[in-house]
Amino acid sequence: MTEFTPLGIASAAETAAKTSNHPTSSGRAPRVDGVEARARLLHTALRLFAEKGFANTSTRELASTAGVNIAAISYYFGDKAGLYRAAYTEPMGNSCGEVVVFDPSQMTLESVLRTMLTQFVEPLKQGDLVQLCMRLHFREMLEPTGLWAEEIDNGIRPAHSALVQALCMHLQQKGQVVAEDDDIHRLAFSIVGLAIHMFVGRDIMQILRPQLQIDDAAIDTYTERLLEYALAMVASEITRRSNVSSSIHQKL
Amino acid sequence: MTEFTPLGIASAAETAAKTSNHPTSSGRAPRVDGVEARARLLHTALRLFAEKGFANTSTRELASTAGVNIAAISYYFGDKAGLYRAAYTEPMGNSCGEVVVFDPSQMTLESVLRTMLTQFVEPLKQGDLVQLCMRLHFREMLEPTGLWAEEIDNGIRPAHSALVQALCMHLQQKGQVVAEDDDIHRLAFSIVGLAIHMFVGRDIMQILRPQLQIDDAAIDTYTERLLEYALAMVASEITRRSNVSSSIHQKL
DNA sequence: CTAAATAAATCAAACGTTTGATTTATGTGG
DNA sequence: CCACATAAATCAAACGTTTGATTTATTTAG
Repeated sequence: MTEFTPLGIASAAETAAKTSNHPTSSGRAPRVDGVEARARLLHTALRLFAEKGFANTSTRELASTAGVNIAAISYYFGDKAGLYRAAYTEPMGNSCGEVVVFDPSQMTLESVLRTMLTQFVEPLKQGDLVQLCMRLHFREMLEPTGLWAEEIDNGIRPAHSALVQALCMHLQQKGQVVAEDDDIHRLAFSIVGLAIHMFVGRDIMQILRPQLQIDDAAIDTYTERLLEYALAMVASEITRRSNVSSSIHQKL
Repeated sequence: MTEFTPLGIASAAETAAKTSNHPTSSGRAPRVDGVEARARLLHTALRLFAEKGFANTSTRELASTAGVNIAAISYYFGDKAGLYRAAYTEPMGNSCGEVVVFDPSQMTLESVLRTMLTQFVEPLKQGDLVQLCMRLHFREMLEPTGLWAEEIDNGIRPAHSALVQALCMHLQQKGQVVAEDDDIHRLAFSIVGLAIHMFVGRDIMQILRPQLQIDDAAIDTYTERLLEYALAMVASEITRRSNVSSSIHQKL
């Protein structure tokens, strides 16, 4: 952490290699108490890193909270940054970020949007674990360490492209499919922004109107409203485009 | 930082007192190079804290980057937390968070929403300084230190209430003003969420569609679209309410 | 001349990491 | 089936560094 590299993940490759190699390097199978300790450490890391950030979480606190020795960190994950990377990347913690890409041509716009919004909001209804995972990902947005960049390419970009494609398909005028442009991208970003704000503005809602996210039913209702908002936004964009196009025709 | 208090701002009151008292405590006027050093330190703190967070920014780096001695921090601000508090709170840095509360009864819904969205998005068009300020505020959302709680009460709550009030006023059916309910609050949150997402999703947009925020004109166009989206959402909510109410009448 | 301001030196505490020794579980040859 | 050998895992202690804060001495402006 001497330079501006926010975390010591500049050496991500070798850290990852170290992580995978140190245990189970030889012919013998890993011990059962070992994988348990590793899992405990990983879960604790997810929680503490999400709650207090990377720099504010000490390795000693991580180890003591997890109930393992400090040396277990370097033993299983190379170093603190490796543990962070694991907590961020590994399947258990990664299940929330996965976005199922669907086929827009086979669905109505409403079902596309409903699918997208529902699976986006789903983590809010699950336990603390997935929520901590979301929190950790939000931290990455403020202090990118490279993991965040990967996620954009692997998860966000395809999802955004799918939404843009679906919007293009349903925004066609007079049977003519429209090509993607800035307005469609703005629309896609804004629709996703509706769902994003349920995470970002969560604490504020908790203070100003706590019942809006009090339980699963409330979140379902919220999702329904978001769907209506999204459809209204799309409809608004359709009329705007027809107005613009007609005004152009008028000019000619 | 022994307990869970994320920052050492539990003693905020005495720190603030110390901050204001240490210089200019005696009869003599403060020296000109002193206030310059103080301002440099404050500006540097805003930048570094916003870019790298509180824990990741050391007092030595702050002092050396600002071109002052380390002791200047305790001299002018008591301690590191006091400097953070000053960078977050002081007028120069605070100008961005201020939300002008308007009178909804005198304006159309469109002008209310335009005013709100425009002044919300305004910081995006200003220089780095205001943007760093926004970044610092977003950090507070993830790691509340008390300053954030203050801002909710003093800035966000009244703005949200004003928007809710304006929506109630314009959602009236058959001349009857509606009282605020969950749906109106959801609508208010979602409209604000449109603008919020321009900050939160900024980095992603920069990668997936950079031209959307390339310059002031692009941001103005984006704001116009957001306004149309917001109006469409309001219209959608109006029709939804009329449908619900008519279906109730149908039932009776 | 005096007080404000700077500079350098110093402090204890906390940090991440490494070490070497020890304990425990596992696979295997007898 | 059992003891032995060995890898896997645990552990306390100490490392060197960096942290925030303080002290002391010097310089500078009013």
